[in-house]
Amino acid sequence: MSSAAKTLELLTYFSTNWPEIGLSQLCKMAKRDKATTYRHLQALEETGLIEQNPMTKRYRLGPAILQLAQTREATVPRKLGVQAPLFELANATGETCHATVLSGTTVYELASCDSPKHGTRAIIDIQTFPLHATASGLCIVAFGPETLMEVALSNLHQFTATTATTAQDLHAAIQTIRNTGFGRADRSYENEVQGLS
Amino acid sequence: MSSAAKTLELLTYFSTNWPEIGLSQLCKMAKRDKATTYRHLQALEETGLIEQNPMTKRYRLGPAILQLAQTREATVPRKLGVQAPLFELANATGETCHATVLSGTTVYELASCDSPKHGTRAIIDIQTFPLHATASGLCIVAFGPETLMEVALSNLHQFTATTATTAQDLHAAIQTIRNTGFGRADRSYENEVQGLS
DNA sequence: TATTGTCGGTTCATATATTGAACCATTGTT
DNA sequence: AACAATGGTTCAATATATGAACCGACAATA
Repeated sequence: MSSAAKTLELLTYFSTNWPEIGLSQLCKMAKRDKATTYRHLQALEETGLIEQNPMTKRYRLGPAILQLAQTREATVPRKLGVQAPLFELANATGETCHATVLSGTTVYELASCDSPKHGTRAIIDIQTFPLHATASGLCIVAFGPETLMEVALSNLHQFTATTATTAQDLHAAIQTIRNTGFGRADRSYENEVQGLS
Repeated sequence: MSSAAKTLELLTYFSTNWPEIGLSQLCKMAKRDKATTYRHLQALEETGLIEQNPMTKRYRLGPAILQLAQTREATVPRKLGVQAPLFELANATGETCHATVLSGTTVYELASCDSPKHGTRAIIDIQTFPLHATASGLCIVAFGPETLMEVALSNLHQFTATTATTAQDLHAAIQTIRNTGFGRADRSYENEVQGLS
């Protein structure tokens, strides 16, 4: 694993529920050496991707992220084209709908639209989807590039009692999707059921 | 310079006017080797910070940026607290106002508010400000950490005819600001004049 | 107040991971 | 068909990252 990759991986530990992380904590999470992690953090700080809270001495995501996100959104505005039909779909079905997109070997959420019953509005809530435990993920494995299967197999974390945790379960699920043309995920991730053509 | 830092530096070449960059082009810009840059790009792609346009084979900022920006904005919502007073300031003065913030040795724009005459609305236009050529930058050098002076001196790019390009000019400008308590930048960057207390 | 644990940060010899010239396969141009 | 770009790959040489041990500061404990 390259030093750069290790550095970038540190960014993934920052989330909404875990926004500020100290040096030692981050070392435990990433299972790395203190000195190494410290230098990586310094590199990230120099470019503004993270910054250090002067009070707590802990680290958090930096302003450069916003700058990059802005140019990303300005130049690749895929979200805009998706939101309108997603809104209609949510209205027609009465369910919460997600639109996902594959980049590399990761499934990202583009946009989601809440069930109209609870007041319709499109939330922009970007996150990553596990390949093996969501309908979106399974569909992409079923109809997307073949290399994704092994990626999915390499991470079969059990979210609920019905999550596919063995290679057989996963293959069976994929076959079902290929036959029916629809992806179902029954409480395998949260309490969501989704479909993709 | 660490390998991680070199990798992260590549991100800075992506901007709104230059959204997609090919491998060779990027090598010329960063003055690096092709193989090196290629591996760096791969590392960035693995984490989703950039992605490759399948059509043009060129690279652009990836979806992970949005994910990070979201948690950043959710956890450090400094912008919200600033926008209201900025709006009032713009209304009171009739001028376009910016709010800037220092992170590390870089001045970032938090938010800006157009002159009310042209229809008042707050634009969120994040960018970096040169230390030596903007009122915000000069103020921060004048009243902020002392180490910033050498950082400012290391980059005296001439934007306009009145930009301070020598160490003497810069020191003089800083002294004036320290005496008066106000920062002025008369057409040294664009056609903007700004003040900070 | 002495003790202990943890924190962020630093050092330096060791060895591992990075580097870049040269090379290949494709594609578009002249 | 020759040429000049492009994105991508290889492998020896070496520059770079690594981590155990260490430091000073702080907080809790006894």
